[in-house]
Amino acid sequence: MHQNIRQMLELTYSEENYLKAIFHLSEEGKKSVSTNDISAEMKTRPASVSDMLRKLGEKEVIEYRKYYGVHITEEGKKLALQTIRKHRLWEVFLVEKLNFSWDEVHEVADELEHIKSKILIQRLDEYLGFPKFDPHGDPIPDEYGDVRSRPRLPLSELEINATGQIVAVKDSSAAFLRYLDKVGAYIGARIKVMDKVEFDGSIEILVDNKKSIFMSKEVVNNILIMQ
Amino acid sequence: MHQNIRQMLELTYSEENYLKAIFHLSEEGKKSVSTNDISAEMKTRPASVSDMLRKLGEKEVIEYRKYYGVHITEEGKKLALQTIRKHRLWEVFLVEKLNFSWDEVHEVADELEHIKSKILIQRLDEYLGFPKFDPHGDPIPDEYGDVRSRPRLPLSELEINATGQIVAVKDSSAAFLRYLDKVGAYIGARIKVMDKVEFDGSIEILVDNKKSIFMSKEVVNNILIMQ
DNA sequence: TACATACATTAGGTATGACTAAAATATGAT
DNA sequence: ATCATATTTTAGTCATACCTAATGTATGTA
Repeated sequence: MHQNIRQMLELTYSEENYLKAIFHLSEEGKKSVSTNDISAEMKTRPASVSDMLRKLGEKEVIEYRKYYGVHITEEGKKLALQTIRKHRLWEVFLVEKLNFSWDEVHEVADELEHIKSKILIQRLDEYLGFPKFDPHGDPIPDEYGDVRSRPRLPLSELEINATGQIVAVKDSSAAFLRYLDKVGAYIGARIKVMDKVEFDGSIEILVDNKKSIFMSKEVVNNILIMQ
Repeated sequence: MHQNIRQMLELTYSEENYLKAIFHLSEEGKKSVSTNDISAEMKTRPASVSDMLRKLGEKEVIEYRKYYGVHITEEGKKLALQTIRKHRLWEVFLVEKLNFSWDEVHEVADELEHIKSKILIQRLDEYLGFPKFDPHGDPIPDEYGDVRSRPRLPLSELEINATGQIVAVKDSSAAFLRYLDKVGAYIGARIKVMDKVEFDGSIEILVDNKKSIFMSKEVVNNILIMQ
């Protein structure tokens, strides 16, 4: 079932980063991912992206048709999910064990995710108690790349008086996460929608049945809820 | 006192590895370290070493006189000790928290030691309880590069009936460490010399006042004792 | 349909870090 | 003091991963 018959192919540090970016961009509903999109995401020039796409195409982790963008292959998805698994496990470690705040973990996890040892990740997973979600509420793929994601919807779609629990954030930039910390919102917080302002899309919510906070449309769109 | 006035210079992954190797080779009492020594240690060709020495010389972490080997500078020592600090802290983590055996940690720590985040290492250190020695008994430099090493001598120099405690091993190859595990020797074990065989240099020791084991000259030379 | 413009690729260059082969230097033995 | 040998360095190559500048392709608008 889950065994790899052929040798898992090795990607360089850089190839791994590109593949992860392509995977994330693919997730956003787009059929194919453009060179410019990847260039923006990776902060490299489009010419560099073209180079890399050729290489990733040859390794068959993406399907690459010149001038028409790329599709990630099944093999590519598997590899990207392994990297994402490592990244999110390290994030859990940094927050749970080393007391990093959730806006500090990205950069460090971006380095740690490239450590190759398989046994390291297995034991880290075990040590952390096989967590299913990272500190931002994103699901952690298992060692076969399977993801159990929770059904979730943007906070903006909740009606007045509806309740739910914050399970994830879309934008996990340090600035946004620091804002959430400041107002007292966190992954797992139980919330209730008290009021919705049609005019500007802002809402008022009650956190953990005690604290009332106002959130702008921009913030509301970036918070995901499980009901 | 310990503040760095000028910007700490950045070394690449590879430069860091060479510098660490040069530091270790310097420790072995030699005045200067030869290109061939480094080549053997790093498993690269002498020509590649010459290239690297030029670069490290330009960055002033070593003093490089063509054809006469290299000396590590004070700046170089500082940087090497930072890498060694990271390596040994990660080894403690792997053994204490993730249940790695002490012969499995080297490779993984060799990757982890290059993660750059300073705050990561500070918090890891704290999380581990500011350990002073790694699982092989080697001292962990503090964040200023200071090392508190214990006075220690080779097991071979103990007289009959002398007692001591195993504090470190010289050779930390996986094969040697597995052998020690098998016979029940470990860092911290209290030992007593029961007999010394002049003929072949082997000895008989009592471990923790209960288990008697025989060790060949080769093994005895690789074990360090604190009395 | 033609073409301007946005987008993507190729060509050629740079730095790192490895290699082989050839040349230069040091050193020990006679 | 000379010379053979061992050691080290230089010269030239290759692969990765980036860059700029030039060129090629697709697409929507007139």
